[in-house]
Amino acid sequence: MVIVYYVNIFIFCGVCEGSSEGGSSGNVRVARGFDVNRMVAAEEATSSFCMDLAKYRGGNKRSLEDGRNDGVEGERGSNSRASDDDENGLARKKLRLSKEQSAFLEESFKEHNTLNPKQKHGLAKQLNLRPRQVEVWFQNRRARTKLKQTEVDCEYLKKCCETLTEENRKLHKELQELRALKSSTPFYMQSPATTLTMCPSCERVATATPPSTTAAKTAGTTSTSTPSPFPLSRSKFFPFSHTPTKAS
DNA sequence: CCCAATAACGACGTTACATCA
DNA sequence: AATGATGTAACGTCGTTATTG
Repeated sequence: MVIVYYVNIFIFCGVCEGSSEGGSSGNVRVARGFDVNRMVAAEEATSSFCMDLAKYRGGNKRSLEDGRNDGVEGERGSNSRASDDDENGLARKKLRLSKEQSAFLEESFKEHNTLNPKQKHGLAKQLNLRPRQVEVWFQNRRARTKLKQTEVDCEYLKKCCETLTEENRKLHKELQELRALKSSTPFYMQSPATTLTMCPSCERVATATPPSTTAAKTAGTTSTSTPSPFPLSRSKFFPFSHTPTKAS
């Protein structure tokens, strides 16, 4: 029942497309204001039939999607399409991709997150979408991936920051204890000044001592027990790569 | 080889709409 | 039923790259 209605709409669209504009180049505005909206408005559940239907429609495959801009070399023209809609007074409407369509696109995104024209057209044909829709979907999908990665990175940096803050707090405390110890011990028992080093960050005398000395060990500040953040390489704190390589 | 014009494409930001709580 | 939040399809713009004359 539903399917029949859907098919009828498709046929109607095809006729409309062919008669009104009479060509593949000029029919964009008619078709775009049309396709999904009518379908969705007519009955929203039909979109999930899109793909399955395409299998069965056989010879009458040329939907309103096909033959708009695809198949033509310069199918870029997203801007002109938009303006065409506007000129026509038809506000853009949103298609909700069916689960099957989304899953299919998702699968192919896993394989390659960019598309060459052939892949784009192939996908569009398989999913009964316009190549432009496939292109847009991949653009948005890449954006989502990046956003998610950014969130993950942000979370990781936050954790790093917390760790460093805690480390810093411990070191300060340690320094205070050492200072207290130093002032409380007699002068002749104090370590030689050469065993004290300067912290490059806070520019204070820290407790870092040469490995051979025992001063740090007595204070419990071996480099293995409480590693200082200073000598850590950047790669340890930023193991992820932020530089997306542009696929050529 | 160099250069300007052009097309194609991706990233990014934004808008508009659908859906859900 | 109304509404704000959220997700996402679609769009506009800009920068980059390849091609062509």
